[in-house]
Amino acid sequence: MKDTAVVWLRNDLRLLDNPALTHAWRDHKSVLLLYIHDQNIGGEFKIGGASKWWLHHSLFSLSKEVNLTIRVGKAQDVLKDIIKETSANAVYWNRCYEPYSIKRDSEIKKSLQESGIKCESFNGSLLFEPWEIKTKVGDSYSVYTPFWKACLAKGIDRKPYTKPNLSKVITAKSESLETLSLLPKKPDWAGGLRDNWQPGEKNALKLLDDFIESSLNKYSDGRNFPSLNTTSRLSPHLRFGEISPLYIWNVIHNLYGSHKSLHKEGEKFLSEIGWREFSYHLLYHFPEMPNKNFKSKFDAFEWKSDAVSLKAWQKGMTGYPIVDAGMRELWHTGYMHNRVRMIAASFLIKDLFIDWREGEVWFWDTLVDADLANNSCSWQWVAGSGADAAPYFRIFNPVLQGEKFDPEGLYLKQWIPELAEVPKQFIHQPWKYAKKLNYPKPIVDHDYCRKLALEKYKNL
DNA sequence: TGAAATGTTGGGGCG
DNA sequence: ACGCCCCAACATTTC
Repeated sequence: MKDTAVVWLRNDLRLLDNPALTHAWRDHKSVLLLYIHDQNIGGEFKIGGASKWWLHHSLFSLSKEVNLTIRVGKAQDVLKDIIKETSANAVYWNRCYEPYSIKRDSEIKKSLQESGIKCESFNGSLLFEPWEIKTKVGDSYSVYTPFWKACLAKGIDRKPYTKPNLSKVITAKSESLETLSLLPKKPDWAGGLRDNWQPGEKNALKLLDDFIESSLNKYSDGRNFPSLNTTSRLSPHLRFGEISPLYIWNVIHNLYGSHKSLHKEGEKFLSEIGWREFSYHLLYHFPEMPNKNFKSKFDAFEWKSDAVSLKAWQKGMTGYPIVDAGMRELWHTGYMHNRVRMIAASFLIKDLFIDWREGEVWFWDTLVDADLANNSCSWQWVAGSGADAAPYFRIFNPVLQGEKFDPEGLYLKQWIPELAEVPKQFIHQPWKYAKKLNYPKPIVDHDYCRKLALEKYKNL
């Protein structure tokens, strides 16, 4: 008798520590790995341009390792077709947590089970399920520190799954990757992405090793300096599930035995994974996070509709070097250093008074690591409207932040060639430099905007 | 995971 | 030697 499980791959494009794949492989005679490209899923947050580029290469990379079946269409319909074609009797997947994914998956699970197909879902993307972590009185957390403490106290019992033997893998008729049209053509703007990234599971694992080898011991301080390559840059790999948080957790913990001195730095690094967990926790318990202020009193805030300033921000032409360098890094590479993300986001919200959702949408389209939970929670954090958010009076001064975290202007000069000749003392405020530059004057006055922002926020 | 405004302290110049 | 003032450096408060 046939005994085939379909493993429906989504944000888990890997073979190592893939719970759905491992369980399907243990429980069934043959396994089909399916990727479904549904152009209509996501509502107002359909996969963005930079992420599409990554997805293409991630799928390509995976297809070199294992026979992948690729289909286009609505997941419900595609699964029905595949089950019919292969006589599969089971469907396995790792859970997604976006509200629209949860809705889709629970409908599919119900309908599959009604038609007698075994259907099982697993946790492949998080260390802790959002519903598992609760306060003493049974609520979800809305403050990071107690949340992460509760996670650490709960602990993790599972070890990563090894990569299964792939001899059981079967295929069905598959679309070619090209038919998904994920890569930009006319114009091909992905040159900067190609120069900076190597998607795929193997590269993710290597990146983690390299990070541990060269940067983990100076992570706590180094992570704040955008000109240093001290962050892991694993975010897009995590976004597509090319590496699992559980695997990272184990690798880091395994270091502690032989490298006691890395304990502090390792915990700091894992606490950043903790922020990712926290974002998923918040999104799960407040599914409107991407569109609505978590704190509803912010609904009264009067945002400016200012297409010119928005454009200047997007293109890195605000006249504030640290903001512009970040925005140009984003446009060119699909990524921005975390410190600079906070500065650039604060500038959009508290200097230009543009709705955080405008920034969210721009990041969504341009980031290779665009992740609904991280992106929406982080924007709300900066806006002050989120859970455990930055207080309204915490306003980043782009000059001071630049002087503090890029004192030599190395990061600036990497992205703003117009500032090449500007001496160090003026690099973060080039408008004070005597010579005329081919670089914009500040589009707003930060000191004035800061006072105005305090006024506006206070009146909420 | 902020920065400005305000307060405090103590060393040194100076009559 | 003393008191006074200035102000840099640091601490605390406020937004």
